[in-house]
Amino acid sequence: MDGRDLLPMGEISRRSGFAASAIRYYEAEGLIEAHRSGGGQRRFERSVLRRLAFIRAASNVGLTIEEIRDELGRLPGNRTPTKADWQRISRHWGRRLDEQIAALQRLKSGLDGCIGCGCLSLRSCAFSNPDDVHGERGSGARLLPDSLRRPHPSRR
Amino acid sequence: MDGRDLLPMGEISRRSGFAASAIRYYEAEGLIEAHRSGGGQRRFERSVLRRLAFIRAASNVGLTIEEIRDELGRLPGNRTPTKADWQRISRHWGRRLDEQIAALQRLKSGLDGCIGCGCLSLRSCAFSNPDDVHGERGSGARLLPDSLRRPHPSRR
DNA sequence: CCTTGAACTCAAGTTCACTTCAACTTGAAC
DNA sequence: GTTCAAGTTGAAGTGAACTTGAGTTCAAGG
Repeated sequence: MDGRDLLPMGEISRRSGFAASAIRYYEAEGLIEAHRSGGGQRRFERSVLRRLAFIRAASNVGLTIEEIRDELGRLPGNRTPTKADWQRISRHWGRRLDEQIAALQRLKSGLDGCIGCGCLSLRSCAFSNPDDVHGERGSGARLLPDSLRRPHPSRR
Repeated sequence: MDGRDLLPMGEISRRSGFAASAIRYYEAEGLIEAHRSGGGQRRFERSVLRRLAFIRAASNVGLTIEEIRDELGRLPGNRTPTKADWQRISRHWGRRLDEQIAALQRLKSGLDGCIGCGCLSLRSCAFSNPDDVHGERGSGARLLPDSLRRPHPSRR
């Protein structure tokens, strides 16, 4: 576990599918670590590839960099997730996805109910009601969770 | 339809749930219009409340400002959407939501299949595979559509 | 008239997750 | 020893959708 063959930037980038700049960014943010060659170039352990896979997966599920850092932080050292780690995390993500799906379905069923009504009433229409739906006040089921409100450009 | 009682900024803001700054922004972006008082303050027609409801709904569905402007642009003048308009638009949004839901479900079923495997293989794991899933190349069903990749802070 | 809160404008700032740029250095191959 | 792709840094830029701030003016009540 400290075996030879450390990978250079280009290799990691190619294999992980992340741009080199993104990888440097993740290092700066403390999500991954790198050794350095004599001349200061990064040399990555193989396990970094798994961490990057993890990062991509988490990011697809909608976690922020900060949340990913937390999640990774709970894995001691820079160890590769064990089966148990992965199960815990999977459940976490699964719940997250369930919420997102449910939110979209609420929105959709509201839409179906609305089709043709032409209402868009500020008081009763689920779509246009700014805060909450159907009288559930406070932190009740919101139409869309904050985690699903808007995308951003990103790569490709 | 040009009747008296125009509403001032605060009223519109309170009733629509949008911050005044957001409303000014929408006006600047051409999504809504405003008359001016003698002293240069905005006076909104009541129909603007409907437009704003529309904007919130569209934005919840994930449309960008530009898309919303297009959609609104198809309604002649500043008229309130008719039943037919609303049906057309609803169908458009419905498809959009279906896509988003399907994408999340693909992600989730990939996750379920993965639970406990501990793999996160760069080659085969649906979660960490950077580009496409299950060999569908090109523009086939992506794990997540671009429209669902990331939220942004926004209000509240 | 005076006060007060609501509104105004315009420029600049915010957030997130990166990318791009300019100017330079490394290191593997020939 | 030369070459040149690959790597380095730090700073600045990107894009969407707003928000914030500074400094000023409006409008309604007393």
